[in-house]
Amino acid sequence: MNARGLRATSQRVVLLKLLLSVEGHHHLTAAELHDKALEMLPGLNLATVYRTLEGLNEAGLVDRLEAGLDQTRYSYRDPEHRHGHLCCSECGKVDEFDYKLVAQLAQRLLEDYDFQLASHHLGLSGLCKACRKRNSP
Amino acid sequence: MNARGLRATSQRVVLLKLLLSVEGHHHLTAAELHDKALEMLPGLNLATVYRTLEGLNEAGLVDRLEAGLDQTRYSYRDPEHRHGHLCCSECGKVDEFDYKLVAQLAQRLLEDYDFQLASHHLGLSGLCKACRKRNSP
DNA sequence: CTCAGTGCAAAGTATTTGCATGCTA
DNA sequence: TAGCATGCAAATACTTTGCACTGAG
Repeated sequence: MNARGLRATSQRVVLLKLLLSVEGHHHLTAAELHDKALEMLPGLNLATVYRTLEGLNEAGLVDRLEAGLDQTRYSYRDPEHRHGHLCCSECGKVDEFDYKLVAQLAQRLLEDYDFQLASHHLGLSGLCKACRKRNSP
Repeated sequence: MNARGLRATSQRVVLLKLLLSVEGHHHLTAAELHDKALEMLPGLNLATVYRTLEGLNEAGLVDRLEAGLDQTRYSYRDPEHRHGHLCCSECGKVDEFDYKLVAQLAQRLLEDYDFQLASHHLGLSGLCKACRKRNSP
């Protein structure tokens, strides 16, 4: 599969298709992916979803994002569209932000602290616009 | 307790003391805290540790840090010494970095994305100096 | 005396693993 | 056909919760 030594099983194909599909299908949890995939692949096991995502992640096709608070999310990794993640700790929404900011931060941390930021799957948690407004009336 | 409406139970006092104690006692997991506290408070229950830490966190005395990979860590919150956290995804070590960088990033995200970064307990994961060297010989 | 706080045990939740079977290459 | 991948079920790890009892204020 994609010359990465992965077999093109229907499970793998469906999951990758889901992650590739536009609009709102980015940054999904394993459970969400499992739910959606069940429609096209009845009987698909959640354990398989986890294993498949892990494989795709290792193959560099998928990013794994620790969105805080037991919120591990997965998204297709598009080299053309790198970005940081803004994870709302209240509503769970995941927004994206300019990768330049990530790159800048990564460079500073490397220079000043010898720390190599895991710049793919960088997730920052906080409050999104909507939740911020709701909290401060 | 500290005029925050918390009762000064021995459990609470011991845990806070541990978090306050210098050198290497920062950024501990619930289990680590439980282990250490057991020496001074035999019979202390892990569930109590979790409940206590949650209370102290809500009271603003303790920071909860999602250090990635099932690594929730806690530290005393010193307003005089704010800092960001660099969490090594390989060895689990947690280092600190200048809060200015956090503040700058937080401001940019607020201005550009209306996103309010949870700047206390900001944890970034990546590779620490040692693990980075070990990985690229 | 009262109720927040605790210990204990049991339930959750998210994820991983062992094993026999199935399907891709 | 070989062995990677899957389904199933059970195990893990961490954290939370219900309940009766205890102790701080």
